[in-house]
Amino acid sequence: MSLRHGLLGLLAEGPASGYDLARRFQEALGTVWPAQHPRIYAELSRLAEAGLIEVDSHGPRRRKAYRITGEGLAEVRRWLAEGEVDHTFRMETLLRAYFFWLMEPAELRAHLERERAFYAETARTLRAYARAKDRGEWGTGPQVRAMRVALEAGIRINEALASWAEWARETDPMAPGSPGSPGAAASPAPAAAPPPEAEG
Amino acid sequence: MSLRHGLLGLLAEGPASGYDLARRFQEALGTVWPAQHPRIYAELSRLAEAGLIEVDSHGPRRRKAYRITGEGLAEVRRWLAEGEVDHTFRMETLLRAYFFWLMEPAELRAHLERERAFYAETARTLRAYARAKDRGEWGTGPQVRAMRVALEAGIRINEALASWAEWARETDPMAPGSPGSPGAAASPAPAAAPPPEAEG
DNA sequence: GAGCGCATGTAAAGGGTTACATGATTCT
DNA sequence: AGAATCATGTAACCCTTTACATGCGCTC
Repeated sequence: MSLRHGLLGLLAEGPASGYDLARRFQEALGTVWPAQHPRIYAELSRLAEAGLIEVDSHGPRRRKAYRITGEGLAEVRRWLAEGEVDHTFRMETLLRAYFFWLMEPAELRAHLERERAFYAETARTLRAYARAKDRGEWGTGPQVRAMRVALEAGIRINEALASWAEWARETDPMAPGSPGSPGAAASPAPAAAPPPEAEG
Repeated sequence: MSLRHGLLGLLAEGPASGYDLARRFQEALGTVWPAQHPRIYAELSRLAEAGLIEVDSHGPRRRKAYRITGEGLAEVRRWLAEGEVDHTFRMETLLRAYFFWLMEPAELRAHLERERAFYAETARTLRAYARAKDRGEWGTGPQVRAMRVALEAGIRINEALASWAEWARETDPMAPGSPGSPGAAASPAPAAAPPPEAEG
């Protein structure tokens, strides 16, 4: 679980309210770490209870800003230093790829083209952001430079996936005529290996 | 939620027990879609109840193999065709990158080197698998070709991340001397923007 | 017959999403 | 005055993980 540390990390930049944090999670970390406001408010309560953050100020519309404590800052730093990184990356795109053999070739080609377009466009958008940061439009502080590094990872992953989708479409791995491919729209065949002997 | 469809997809290849599916989820889909056996058994019960799968056979040690039904096969295909792909990729590596500015430069360099090594090694392993498949060591059926395509995505993502980690380490974005970097082990400073007025 | 690996589950606790609810302030 | 937006939360449901529990079959 890293929402806890994500919140601490954002609060290390300065005080913020649950609403602020929800917005920043959505904008900055939306694709790598989605978080909805109910979870965020709940987690903030827990963090406050644990003394890792504390109420900084009360604002206009019951706004309540939190501030990270020394303990909290130590905890993020401990988390970052400790090093045990979870390397799983949950990606539906990749899960689906395992089941491409169940798709009609035409459908698959269309799907891969949509995927390619999506990742290429995302990479393009991120690259524009990166260039803006490189021009110093967002300042040159350490946070901005860290974000630039994160951005670079996003760019490279999206580019990799775009080029993968293109490669897959060109390779046409499930093309009709290839051995074992589902005959073009002909039979919605059972597809299973050992044919069932009898029902029940 | 795609565990449901993941199970249906695997069962489309042929009958399997919960135990088999847990093992295959771990081995084939472990990094992209982790799933533990309790969830798998629970989901199999639900799928059976919904008529998407049914008991195929009973084996030695209370083993219970399931088989996909026509309805189940239609459901996976519907899922694959429908197209609404969730493009979020939860990656701790990327989340951490946003907080690199909180790390000591030396620590960060060490971290990036560990990450680089990990992704490079993973890519290497996957590439070896891919070559084996290309030599036809696992057959040439549609499932194998689909897996080859998925494998290619894994290779490209891991290569992208390895090259990113190397780039980041060489760029040395949080190097001492750069404006605003945490002075080498000097002050465990508050780091926050607006300094708190008073305690409590 | 001891131990290992196969095989299936339950229980508890926590994480995450969606829907619902509400109040306060600003803008038009 | 009405609408939009800021802001915080509760409730219900589902997903996920970890720990616990148990029994069968094979191998040594």
